[in-house]
Amino acid sequence: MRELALRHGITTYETGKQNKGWKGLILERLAGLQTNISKAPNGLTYELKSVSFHYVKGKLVPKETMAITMINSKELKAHSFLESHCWAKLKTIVFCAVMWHGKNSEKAELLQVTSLDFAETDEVIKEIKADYDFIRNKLIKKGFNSLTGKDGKWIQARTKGAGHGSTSRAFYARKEMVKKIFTIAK
DNA sequence: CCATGATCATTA
DNA sequence: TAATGATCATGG
Repeated sequence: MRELALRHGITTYETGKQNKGWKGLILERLAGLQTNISKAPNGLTYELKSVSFHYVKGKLVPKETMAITMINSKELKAHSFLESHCWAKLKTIVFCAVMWHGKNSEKAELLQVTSLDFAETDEVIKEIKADYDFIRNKLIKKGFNSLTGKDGKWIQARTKGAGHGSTSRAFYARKEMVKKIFTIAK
């Protein structure tokens, strides 16, 4: 993937600083997309995400949670799960499993690519919706600042700020959620 | 500056 | 290792 990064003019850690999002940007290029910062699905009809995998007890498992989309408190209150960006992105997602080779890694092997179309009636979706509703209710009753990464079984509302004093929040998919997705797609 | 890409750091 | 919170590079 290093080669592809160079060929597409995407910096990895060349400048001495690591671009944490380079793998994701590469994937978007390969899919024929432009890098963009839209909150809507970044493809015409789908959302591309990459997830790092590593070995735990000899098995390949998701290394970390995966960011889904930003949370806008105003929109979260106004929209139900089925109307949310979260669902819009999730239902047409394309997952790319990438091997994790340590921080500032110069390597990145594409392990697996899988696309998945969730149905509104899927059991997992119902549980995810329950999580979304839980988080939404908490926002309404206790406020934006009461949301934490502890909330939710499949998805969580973690902090995700620009890192300069300001903090916002975003929906994240827990590791179990990621595993589940690959299980379903397989 | 902030949103989006996702990883890094800290603690237990 | 797992979980949660904080941070960084990039581009508009």
